[in-house]
Amino acid sequence: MYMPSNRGFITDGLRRSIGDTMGKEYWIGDVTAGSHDAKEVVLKGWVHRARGSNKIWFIVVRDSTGHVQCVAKRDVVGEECFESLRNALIESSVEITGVVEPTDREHGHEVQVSSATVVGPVNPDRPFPITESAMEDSDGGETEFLLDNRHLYLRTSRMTTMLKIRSTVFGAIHSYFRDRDFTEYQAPNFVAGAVEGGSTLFEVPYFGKKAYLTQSWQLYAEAAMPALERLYTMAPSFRAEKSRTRRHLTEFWHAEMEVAWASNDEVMEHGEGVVRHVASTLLEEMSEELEEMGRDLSMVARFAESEYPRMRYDEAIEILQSKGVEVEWGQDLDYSKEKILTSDFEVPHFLTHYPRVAKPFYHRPDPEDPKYVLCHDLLAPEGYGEIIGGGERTWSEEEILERIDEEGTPRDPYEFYIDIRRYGGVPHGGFGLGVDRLCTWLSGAEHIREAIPFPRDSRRVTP
RNA sequence: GCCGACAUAGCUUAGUUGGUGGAGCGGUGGACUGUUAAUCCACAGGUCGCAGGUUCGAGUCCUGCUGUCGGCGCCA
Repeated sequence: MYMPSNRGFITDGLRRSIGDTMGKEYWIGDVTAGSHDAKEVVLKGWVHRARGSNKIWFIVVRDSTGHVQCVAKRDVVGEECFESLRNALIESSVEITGVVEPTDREHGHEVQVSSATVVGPVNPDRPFPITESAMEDSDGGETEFLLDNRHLYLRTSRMTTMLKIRSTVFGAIHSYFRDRDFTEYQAPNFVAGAVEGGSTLFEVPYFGKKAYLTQSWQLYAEAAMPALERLYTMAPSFRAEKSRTRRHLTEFWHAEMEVAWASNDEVMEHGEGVVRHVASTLLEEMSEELEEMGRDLSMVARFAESEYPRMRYDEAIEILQSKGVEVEWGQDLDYSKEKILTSDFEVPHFLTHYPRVAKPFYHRPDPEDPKYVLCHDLLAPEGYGEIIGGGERTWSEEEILERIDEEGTPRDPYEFYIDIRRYGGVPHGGFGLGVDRLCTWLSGAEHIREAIPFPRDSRRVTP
């Protein structure tokens, strides 16, 4: 939803200053909202579409707040101006002065142009390559062409809408944690050891040594847990998985949190809390944008208002077996099984208490039955799959050494991590949330690539 | 790592049994005084991904390579 008060200095009565206007005084969103009716405005933006005759020329101008049609008449603007506007190809940048006229026509408001200049022209030898036909969905996915021209595709309405939704998701996650007295905390991106299996690490040369790009903030967050007690971050994580699916990136944005003294159940409450908070924030601030993306708002409302059921791993196995799926106890649940399991779900579900053998060493074994670990995954419905993974951490020195050794993981890179247990270890836990996955799911997008400006996967690092 | 598809103009694509590659959009020129993906007329634009092979002749058949897309495993 366009909020005039964010930028519209006239509508909300904010005092103007050079700092407020930042090179631009009028916003198209304000024009179409009726804030400047019958007044002269100076619009700065880009040519979205243009058409007309040799006497009258229509230019639909876009800025970050909307579109408006500007009408230039040859006998009003003069020969030179008229010709320069006629020659302004799509995506030329323009500065247009004119009077806002409310009309009954399609866009509701028009600007009667009195003068105009083309700020940054587009050369007809190289017209803007993203055309209507380029955006035709040949098979549901984005074409190679659009991915190659991502830097230009960003300014199309679909991507712009997605970027606004994404910004709101990021803001909502920050506000959720900050409103609950979490401290934002940053971990290094160059690290020496893995969090997950070693095969998915990106190795980088580091002054004659080897370093890796971080897969998670978690281990370093645990180091600060005794200092801050409640902490969170949103930062990129890197995984060298050659995954070719609609939910994987090699560089993704990871919202992670860690809480001292917390149980698995309490951590899950925050997982549910943050996802529901994001969904309700989107409903409040981005309902128009969600509809533009083709998202049914009643679905998002359901995700914001419902409680998320919790199911133990054993229960999930029973359900799968009753559906005739071949699955053995102890197996991790892969996506094909997640998909069958979640096909009947209408809201996200937590899956808890996985077998110890299926999870890495930092998961705490359940004291009531050490075959299991105190962990949880949050599975989004509609086939979107896992968006959160978390749980309680192994927190005593004895137990962490036992878990590391049984896994065959070398102790060396984790000495700092073990130290956290040697000096006043306490129960604690946390989770990691895939922010791009959350954006994909809540906006109803087909592919995670749609939810991030420059997606990275195993085959693409450009542009 | 595995499986499966695809590659023709700037873009989206048609191309029959192997016989001199078409269209729409975009661009250029022109017509048109209210258009909404404007319309109408004309023009330009192609090493049919690359390399071999079969054939009198290959966009089309065969082999290899490259690239891309989709899916699996793994995960957020």
